[in-house]
Amino acid sequence: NMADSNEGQSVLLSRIALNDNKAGMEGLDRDKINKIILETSKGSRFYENELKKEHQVNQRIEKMLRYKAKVTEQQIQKAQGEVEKLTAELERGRELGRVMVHVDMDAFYAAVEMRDCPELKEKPMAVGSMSMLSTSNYHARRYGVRAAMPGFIAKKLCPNLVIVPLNFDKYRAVSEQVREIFADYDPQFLPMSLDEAYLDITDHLEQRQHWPESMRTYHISGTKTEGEVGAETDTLSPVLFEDSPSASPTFPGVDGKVEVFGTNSEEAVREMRFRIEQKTSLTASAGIAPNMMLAKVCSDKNKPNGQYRIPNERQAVMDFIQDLPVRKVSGIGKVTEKMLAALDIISCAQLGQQMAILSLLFSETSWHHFLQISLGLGSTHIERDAERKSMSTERTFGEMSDSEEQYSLCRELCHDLAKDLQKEGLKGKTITLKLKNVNFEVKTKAFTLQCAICTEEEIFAAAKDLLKAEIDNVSPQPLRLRLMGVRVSSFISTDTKRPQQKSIVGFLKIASDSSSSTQPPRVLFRPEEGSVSDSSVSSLKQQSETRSPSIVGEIPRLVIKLGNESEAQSSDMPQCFTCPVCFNEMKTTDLRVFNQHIDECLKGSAVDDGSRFMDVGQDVLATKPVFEDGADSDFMTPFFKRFTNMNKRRSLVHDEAISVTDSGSKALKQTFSHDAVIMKDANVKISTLTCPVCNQAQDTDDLTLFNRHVDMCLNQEMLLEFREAGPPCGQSVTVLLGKAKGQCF
DNA sequence: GGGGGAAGGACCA
DNA sequence: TTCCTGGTCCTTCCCCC
Repeated sequence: NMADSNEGQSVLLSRIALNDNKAGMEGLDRDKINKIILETSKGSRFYENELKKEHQVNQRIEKMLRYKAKVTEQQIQKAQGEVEKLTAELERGRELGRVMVHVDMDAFYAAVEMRDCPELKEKPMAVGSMSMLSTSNYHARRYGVRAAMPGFIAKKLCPNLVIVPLNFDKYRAVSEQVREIFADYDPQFLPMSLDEAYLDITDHLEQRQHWPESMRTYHISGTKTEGEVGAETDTLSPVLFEDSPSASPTFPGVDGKVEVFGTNSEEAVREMRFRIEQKTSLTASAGIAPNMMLAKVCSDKNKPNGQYRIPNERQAVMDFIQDLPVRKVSGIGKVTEKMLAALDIISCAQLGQQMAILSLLFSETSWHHFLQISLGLGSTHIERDAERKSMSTERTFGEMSDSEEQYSLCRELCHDLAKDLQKEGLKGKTITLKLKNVNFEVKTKAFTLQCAICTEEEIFAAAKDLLKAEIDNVSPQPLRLRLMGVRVSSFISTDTKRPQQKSIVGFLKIASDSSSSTQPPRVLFRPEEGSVSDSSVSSLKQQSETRSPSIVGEIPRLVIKLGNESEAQSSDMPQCFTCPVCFNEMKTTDLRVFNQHIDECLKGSAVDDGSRFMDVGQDVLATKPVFEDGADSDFMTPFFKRFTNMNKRRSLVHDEAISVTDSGSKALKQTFSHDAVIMKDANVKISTLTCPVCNQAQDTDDLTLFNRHVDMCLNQEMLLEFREAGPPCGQSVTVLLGKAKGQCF
C-alpha cells in the first residue's frame, strides 16, 4: 500500500540513493537518477541487505528518541552545566597558532587516465570495474556516476560510459611526484592515501617571510601536452571540469613566462598547487585552516582546482562553522548524520545548541567529539609515525559453497598475509576470519594465541579452525560465501593503552638513570619499564612465564649499531649492523635475521661492552616479551625511529597497500583527534611537565604541546648530547583516563 | 570495577 | 551477470581477577 511504498522509498533513498555530498554533482536530475538506481538494485540480495541495515538504524533512532522523551528538565540542566564547563576548558586550550593544509588531488585516478589518453577527455569515463568504480570524470558525474558506485549501475545511468581498469603502479608514480613537492613545504607531511595529505606549513611560512623573490619564482613551462592543446596550464583543468568556477582565475597574468608567489599562506599553497600542475599536469585542491578538521572541510569547498582559507582567528572559525552541515565533517557518516537529523541537527551551529541533550544521548567519546566539532576545534599537530594496528587481506568472488575450495582459499589468503607481515617484520597474536555470505551478511570470528605469529602455517592453523566451526555450524547447509578475509592484529610491538607521548619521557628518564658517569658513551636501552602500570607489567610477566621454554630460548636480544654522527643524521636506513658479540658486520637490514645471528653468538659468549652500541638488557627481556620481535618493537617511538633513521617505514606503509577505491588507503589515523578532550577531562591527572632536554618546566598541561616542545629540543641539540652523557632527568607523566559513560543507541 | 578478548558496526579513502 | 579493500576506532557483552 501507499504507506509501505513510501517507507520503502525513504529507506532506499537514504542508503542506496545518490549521494551528492561531493563536488561536481550540481544541477542533476536527482529523481531520474534515483529511479534508475532503484530499478537496477531492487530485489537483489545486496538491496535486501541494505534494507535490513536501514531498518536497524531506524530502530536505533527510535530507541534514542524514546530515551530522549524521558529526559527530565533537571537532567538537562545538569548536563548543560557539564557541557559549559568542558566548553570553557576546550576554549582555553584552543590553538590558533598553526597553519594546517589539506591537499586533495581532483578526481585523481580519472585525471591520470585522461592525461595519458586524450581521447578520454571528451567522454564520460570512470576508473574501476563493472562491479565497482573508484572515481569518475566530470562528464560522467553529469549522469550521476560517482565513486563507490558499481559499474553496471553506472552503465545504466550512462550507457556510453567508458570504464578504464585501475592502474595502481601509475597512480603510485604520480603520487610520488606530488609528495616530493609536499615535502618542500612540510617534510613531515602526513599522506592519507595516494591523492591526499595533511601538511603543517607553519614552519615553512616563517622561513618564507625572509625568502627573496627569486626563491618564490616559478617558470611556466610547457608540459607534454604542448602542441596538442596549446596554452597548456590554462586549458588542462577546464578539460577535466568544464564550468568549474575556480579553474580559470588560478593563474592571473599568465601571459608572462614567470609567476612570482607571495609570502602568505594562500600564496604558498597556490604555489604548491601550481608546482603540482606543472609537474604532473594534474590539478589539486587545498584547504588552509588552523586545524586538520577544518582544513579537510576547506579543501572540499572550492573543489576542483581551488583553495579556501579560514584565517587563524576564533571568530572566522565560528563564522565558517555556523552553517556547515555536520555531514561535511570527516567522521560524521551516513548513520550519524541520520541520527542527528532525527534530533533536528543539520548544521554545526545546531550541533552546538543541542550539546546538553547530546551528552545524555551519546557516549562520552561521541559527545566530546561533537562538542569539538561545534567549536571548530581539531587536531593542530600532525601525528607522524603512527604504528600499524592490524594487517589483513580479503577477497570477493562468485558464490563458493564447496568446503574444500573454501579451505584452500583460506590457505591462499594466509599465504598472502604472511608475506605482507614478513615484509614489515610484524607478528601478531590475534587472528580474525571474516566471512560474507551470498546475502551480504558479514561475520567475523577471532582467536587470540599465546604468542605472536607471522608464518603462513601458523596463521592458517588458527584460521582454518575458525572456518571449520562456521562450516560445521551454519544453519542452512552449506556455507555459501561471497567473501573471505584474514586479519592479524595485537602486534607485539604495540601497547595501545599507553599514550605515545609518554614513551619519549619515559625513555629519556630511564636512559639517563642508567647512564653511569664512568661509562663511555654507551646507552643501556630500557624503555618504559618505569612508566608501565603494575597490572600491565604483571600481565606481561605472566605471559612470558607461560611461554614454552623453547620459545623463551628464542627471544632475540636486539642490538643496534649506533653509527657515527653523520650516519645517525642521514635519512637512509642502516645498510648493515655490527654484531656486538663477534663484531662481524652483517649485510642485512632485516632486524629479525640480525637478532637470530646475535642469539647464535650469545649462546657461547657474554655481551661485550662495545661502546658504540645500544643494547637491550636481559632484565628487560624478562619482563617484556614484547621485544621478541626487534624489528618493530615497543621502543619504535617517534623519537627512536628518528634516532635510528628508520622512519622511512611511514611512506612504505602508505605506498604498498592500496585498495580498489578512490584513494585506496591504509590510512593510519582518522583526521580528528581526541587529544584535547582527553587531556582536559576532569578525570585526568597530570603532574608538572618538565622538559627532559632543556630541563625547563613547561607552561602547559597538554601532552601534545609538551611533546612538540620535547621534539623541538631534541631536534636541536639532543642527538649529540644524548650519546655523550645521557639526557638530564625528566618528570614522568601519569595519565588516568576516565571511563566512558552514557547511553548509546 | 577494570582489563582484555570477541563480535559487530561506523567511518574513512 | 556484476555492489570493493584495507584500515581505524567505538560499543557491547562477557569472563576473569
